[in-house]
Amino acid sequence: MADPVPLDLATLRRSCGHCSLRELCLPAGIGVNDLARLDEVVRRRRPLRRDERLFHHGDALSSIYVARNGAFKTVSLSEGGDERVVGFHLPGELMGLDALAGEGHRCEAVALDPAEVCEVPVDELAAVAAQLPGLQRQLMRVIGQSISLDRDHAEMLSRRHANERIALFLHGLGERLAHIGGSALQFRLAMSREDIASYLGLAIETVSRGFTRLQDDGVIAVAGRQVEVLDPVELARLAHGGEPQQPQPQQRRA
Amino acid sequence: MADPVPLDLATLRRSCGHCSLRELCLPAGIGVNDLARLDEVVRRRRPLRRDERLFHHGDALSSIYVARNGAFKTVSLSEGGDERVVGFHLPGELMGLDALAGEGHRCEAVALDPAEVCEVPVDELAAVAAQLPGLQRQLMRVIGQSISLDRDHAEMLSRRHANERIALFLHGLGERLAHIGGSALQFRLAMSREDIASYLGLAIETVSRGFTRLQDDGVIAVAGRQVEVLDPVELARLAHGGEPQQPQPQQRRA
DNA sequence: CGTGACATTGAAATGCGTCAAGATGAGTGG
DNA sequence: CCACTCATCTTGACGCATTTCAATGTCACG
Repeated sequence: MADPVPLDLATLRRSCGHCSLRELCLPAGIGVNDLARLDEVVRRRRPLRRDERLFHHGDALSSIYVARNGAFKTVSLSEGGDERVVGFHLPGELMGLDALAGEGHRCEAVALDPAEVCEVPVDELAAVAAQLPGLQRQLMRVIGQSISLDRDHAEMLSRRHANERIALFLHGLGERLAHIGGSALQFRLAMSREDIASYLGLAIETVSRGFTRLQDDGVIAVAGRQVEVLDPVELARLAHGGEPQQPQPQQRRA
Repeated sequence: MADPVPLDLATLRRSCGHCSLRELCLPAGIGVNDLARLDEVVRRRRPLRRDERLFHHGDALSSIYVARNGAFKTVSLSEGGDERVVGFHLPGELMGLDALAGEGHRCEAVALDPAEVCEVPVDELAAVAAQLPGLQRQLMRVIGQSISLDRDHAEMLSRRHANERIALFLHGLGERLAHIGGSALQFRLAMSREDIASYLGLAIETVSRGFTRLQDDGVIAVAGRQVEVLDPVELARLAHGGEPQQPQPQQRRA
């Protein structure tokens, strides 16, 4: 495909039909003809820089957004002016759904890395979805997945012990990365310890100690934001409420 | 109820157009003609007894449900077999949306009181919504509201202090009751302390102490499940992270 | 080589969970 | 009407996990 016109090529490559996320995102299960209809509605926004905001608290709902590259966090602003992380969003995951209630956005979406998003105007999406049953169904599915992620978050937060929350966080993040074609066992955290602490409802020091503890127990190897899962089985066990394995202090001989 | 033609009258009274929730629920903003289309889809289930379940964990998605009378809780079952309350549902609020992701229901809905629900088969709802833009829009709104409630729950759980969570819980519950025409200042809790504790990620004793503390501080009067908010301003302050007012130990005679 | 943001580690204070006992209230049967 | 029981709720005392405060360490970048 040596296309002489670079713009066309770029547009083509960025269409839903050629997107690596097409099986996970809105296009999933839609025929090629209908795909063109969807493509007309989706706007590819220019890349965002780190810390750039996709929408702000109080903004009226105009579009929903799908992370395409990079990672995002959504934060809600409490009265004190401090931010509280309510979600992390990997490629293929939706942002902005809280505004569907009609009161405007209740949170802000912030790029954690250089990132790209697809912007989907809700009115146009609704109009197209009404005509394409496949799209309507898939829209409901991705909304349901977003709700599921919120539930996972709530489940994390209702765990009493800090170490369980942390294990669950790492475990869940690994699974989400695997789902989009990454490795569940080796990845880089896009978010700071502070973001993680806020997301988990813990003090930042507690998160740090939790990571250290997991490393000492031989479950993970962590260096800054780089994480490697050494014992996925044990991590899953901890994430689901199991007690730490005392008998196995790997490579820790007194 | 010595009604000569019970079925017809009952059916009429129970139609969406005559429901007291019509301005909050799916019918909101829909014309009378279109309303009939919606009515054909909605099934009114027989009343549920206390502790009766609306759907079970793992059930495939067939319908979503709207609380009509009474109150519900949704619980997720952890590995240990113990339940964790993930939400409370008042009249007009949706249940079952977590199954939209396509993996079946992740939780169970349980009636806290004698209750009634409307059952809406999702396939039929989708078909009708595709034809009625007003319904489609309103469907998105109520889904958005459901997501907002999940966010409120997560916000509660991420509060560090037990008293903040409790204050936020009572404050939010009052607002929701006011929204459906009840009193925000005087109400009866449909759920047990145990349910509240599970919902807030606290021990039951901590919830009890929190209630007592709020009563001692003159913010509420609580007797079993009956709650009266004496100082709504202070309750709101506490809910939003304010420190307890020391200088005002109301009616505290040694 | 500084400087500042971010992360880790230590020591101390405390708020919450746990265990245990007591109180309350609803339902039942004498 | 009272005595009994069971479920639910409240209260107290204690230990411990987590927060808080403070110091140190690490890395990127000017």
